Amino acid sequence: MSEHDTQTAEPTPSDEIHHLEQQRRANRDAVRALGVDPYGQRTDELVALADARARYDEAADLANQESVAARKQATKDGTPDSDLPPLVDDRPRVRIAGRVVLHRDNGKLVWLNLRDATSESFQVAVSKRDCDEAGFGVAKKTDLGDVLVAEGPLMRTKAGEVTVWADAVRPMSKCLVPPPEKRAGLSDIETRYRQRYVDLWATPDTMRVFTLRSRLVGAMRRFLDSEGFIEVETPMLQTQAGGAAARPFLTHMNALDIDLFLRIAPELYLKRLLVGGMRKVYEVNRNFRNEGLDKQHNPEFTVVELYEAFGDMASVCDITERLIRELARVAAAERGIEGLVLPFGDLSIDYGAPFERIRYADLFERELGFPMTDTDAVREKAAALGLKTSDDKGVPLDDVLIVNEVFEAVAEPAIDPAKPTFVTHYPASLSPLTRPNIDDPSIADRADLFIGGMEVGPHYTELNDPDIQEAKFREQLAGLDDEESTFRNFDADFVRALKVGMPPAGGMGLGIDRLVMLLADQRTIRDVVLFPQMRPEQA
RNA sequence: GGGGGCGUAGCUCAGUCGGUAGAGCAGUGGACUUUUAAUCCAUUGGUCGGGGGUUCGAGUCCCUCCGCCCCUACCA
Repeated sequence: MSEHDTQTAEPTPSDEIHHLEQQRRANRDAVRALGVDPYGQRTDELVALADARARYDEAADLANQESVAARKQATKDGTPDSDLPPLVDDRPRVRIAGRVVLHRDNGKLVWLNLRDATSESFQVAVSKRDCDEAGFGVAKKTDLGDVLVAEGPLMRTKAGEVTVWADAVRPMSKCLVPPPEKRAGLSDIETRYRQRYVDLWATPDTMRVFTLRSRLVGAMRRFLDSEGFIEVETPMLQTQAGGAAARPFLTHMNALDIDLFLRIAPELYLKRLLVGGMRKVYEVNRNFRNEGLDKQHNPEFTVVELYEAFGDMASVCDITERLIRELARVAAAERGIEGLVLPFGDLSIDYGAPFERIRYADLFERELGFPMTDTDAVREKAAALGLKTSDDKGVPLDDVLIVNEVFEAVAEPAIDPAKPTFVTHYPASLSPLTRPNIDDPSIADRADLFIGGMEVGPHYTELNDPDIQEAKFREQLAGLDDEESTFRNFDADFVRALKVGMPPAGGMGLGIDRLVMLLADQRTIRDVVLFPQMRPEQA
């Protein structure tokens, strides 16, 4: 074992190791035999592969080629070495790092292709003549998937490919696990989710999606900050799971010996901050809901929730529209798309045009052909569609709940998925915690944004009368079944906060995972969550 | 919860009517100093997801369990 080695491996029983891993261990030993530690050290001044390609200098490359040719010709003509014309080499040099994705060994010349997060493939040539001896040996013994650093001048090959003509190659890390097939890549969905560390390097699209996700979240923060919002962090561990109607996860805190819930929404804490005097606040963080998983639901999901004191539903709709347009701009730039029409599956969604706004009642009547106030027609339609008209215990649903069943079955799917659309003016009884419209108390000042057939997030004018809030809380609690009442109780402190006085406000929440799905053109939430929830593997 | 599909070499996949388990890539040995999925010669590699059954014989048929995917239902 090499004296350079700083990490000494525990011996592993070789009969338990797959023969392909054993072979890779043997190649690692061969590198050690060269006196090189296969697990390298800190390396400064690395250039990203995309930047390395941009640094190529055609004129310098040509000048170098001419001077090499001239010296070769002079040697052939018998010119003594001391009288040869000077070697001209102003080619830019780079030091690069990446995973080996292709390896072509031509004997005394080895071709490698490296990949990093900025480029799928960048070619490196390792020649016995021009590279140092250890580096050449490393290149010969490299396996696909190893992490290498290479250094040398940028040149263009006969075939026209910009290449680093290495004079040094150093191993940085060994890939002992055989990588996916070099061309087809990793296609097994389960492996992609379970071993995201492989998927990320082996599937360039995966790296692109998560890079884009990061850019979008960053752009969102910059946008909101520039609008005068401040970012806050409120409890994820809550003694009561409020702010939404969803089944929470339960945990226990030993120090205080109390049960705690993982939050289902930050809403009630953010509103407390408005009471405290923060005017514009937002939080980007995880919510947890103990419910089913499907293409649009992961048990933990990221939401931006935002409150604007002295605003209302319409003012936060306006913020959302400008925010999403800005994010579409970032996504378009990142994906190399001109304009603000972004593909999502078969759809082309136009983020540049003003978002549609339609009242709930108008959308209902437009799609059903009769007004939602025509309860006989509504019940008839619900029956015809085979919709639920009573609850689990057989108690008939209120008219408005049946209206909503019909609405969700017929009107909601009729929203043009290619046009971001706010549905506004919901029936008040559907949104008990929303402030009623000032002109018509049967209507709640709530707007839901739909894009690409998905519900992206609600917008509200917030209730700020503590007595009404308390009455609605109590009304809601009275209607709970046994299971729900175990995790939902009266939030007296929130009512106390409202008694201190919360300014009128608009609030909204956007599902960031769904937004990233739309802007990164991914059909399932699992493809925009790095480590989606999976059943544990058995040992 | 209900229905459907899938699971074969490290990876990507074939496998006919139930009759000795296959290919490409990767790997290994060899040749090669401008390759591009390099090429050429030789070659290793399998508990066919696990268990049980039917059969002279099971990757293939049946039962069961595990995992994943899709549809559907539930879900602020």
